[in-house]
Amino acid sequence: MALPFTLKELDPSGYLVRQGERAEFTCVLLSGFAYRQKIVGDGGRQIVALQVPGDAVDLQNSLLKIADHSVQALSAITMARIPRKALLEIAATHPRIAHAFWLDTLVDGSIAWEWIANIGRRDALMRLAHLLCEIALRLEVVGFHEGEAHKLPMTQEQMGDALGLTTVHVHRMIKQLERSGLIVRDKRTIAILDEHRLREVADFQRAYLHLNLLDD
Amino acid sequence: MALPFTLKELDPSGYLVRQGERAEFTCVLLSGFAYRQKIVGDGGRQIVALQVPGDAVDLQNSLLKIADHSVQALSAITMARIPRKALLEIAATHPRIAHAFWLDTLVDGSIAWEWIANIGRRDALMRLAHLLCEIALRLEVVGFHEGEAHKLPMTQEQMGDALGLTTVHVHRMIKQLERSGLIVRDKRTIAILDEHRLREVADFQRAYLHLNLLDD
DNA sequence: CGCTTCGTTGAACTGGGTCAACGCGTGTGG
DNA sequence: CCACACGCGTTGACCCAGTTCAACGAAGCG
Repeated sequence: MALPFTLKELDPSGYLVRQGERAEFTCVLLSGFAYRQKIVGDGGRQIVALQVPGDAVDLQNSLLKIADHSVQALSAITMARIPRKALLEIAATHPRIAHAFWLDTLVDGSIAWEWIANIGRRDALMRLAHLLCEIALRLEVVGFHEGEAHKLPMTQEQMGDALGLTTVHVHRMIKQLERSGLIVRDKRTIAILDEHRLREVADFQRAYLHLNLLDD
Repeated sequence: MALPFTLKELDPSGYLVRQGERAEFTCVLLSGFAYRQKIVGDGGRQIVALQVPGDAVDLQNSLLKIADHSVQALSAITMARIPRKALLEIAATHPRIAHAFWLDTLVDGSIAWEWIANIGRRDALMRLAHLLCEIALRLEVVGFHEGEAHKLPMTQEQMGDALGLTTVHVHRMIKQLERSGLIVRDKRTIAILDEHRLREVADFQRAYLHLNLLDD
């Protein structure tokens, strides 16, 4: 809290970081959701990470000179922007804070590795189930209580881009999960009915989220 | 160099870190190659990262209590094992070293995100070409000169597990690259003939490797 | 109240997987 | 020193999960 910051709001699909820009600020998400995406040569889009409230979304790019990907708002968001310099300064003078930044980055990496395994080696149904499990758990951790842990405003297209699938196929998998009684849908929100069975379908092991870091 | 360490050698497919174990040491690869892998529910394997000489292979797991994946030797390797405690100690007392560890972790994460995009949104030919480009460049950076930058002893099965493909299809793609004159093979090694065209095929942009960190 | 964005659905298609067999080199034990 | 086994590469035929294309529907918004 001692750091200087400015508050900023953003509409859905507004840019927190734009690919190719030099990031002068690190953003901390206060409310709302965001995603990181990469555009590949043929115009295809891949979402490589999701950010929930409390995440520091640009420890990454602010250290690495030029951003090699973009971060966009998924919903309307509010964020605190901290000058890159102040952040590096405090990391350099407060080892425990530096350690915390490092851990945060480490967990992001661990999640990315799980996503690689998810996309590379699981079929569409498992992938989708896995994503839903991850989202639900991460939202719970940051204080959404269980029942509403599914209000992440993602379109089927965005889910597809996160899972390496097409919209059409995401839709079919959603319906299949629904038919199996694992989820229910209401308009554009998904709620998990049977978290235990969903995790079995998804082959979901929560270890990779490293939620137990605090009790170290 | 002031840190205490013990040297250790390992044969191909020996474990540097075993999933589920508590890592008491961080390893620095001195020679040889290694890979990180995850096993998914149905027994499938996904290689989520490659490590080349000079890499600190377990900054990750040594901070995060229990390893959520394994690291295995790809070739015969030698490594220095540094006690976890000594490493954290030096990070806590030397901000510039802590900063370097953080950066190293950040780059690992950046590479993982590129892999997600590669597996999620590129077809088999591009994926393979991309992997070859990354390997060649990373090996060059750590001092293998260009001609021999391809002696990574990976089997086609391992490439498949890194790319989310099967052995059979990796083989077909290798042959296709060969027919196009982009690579040549001699027994079990691959050499890049036309790096420029290969990068075009691969949609390879080196930014994600963040090789320019040193000139900051 | 029309436009736009997203969801829904079916039919046809294909990239990559599966299966199964064979080939080649290397190491090993008799 | 040879026979055999084992690991890896190679190849073809067939198959299927997921894509593509195309059309329509439903909700939100200005």
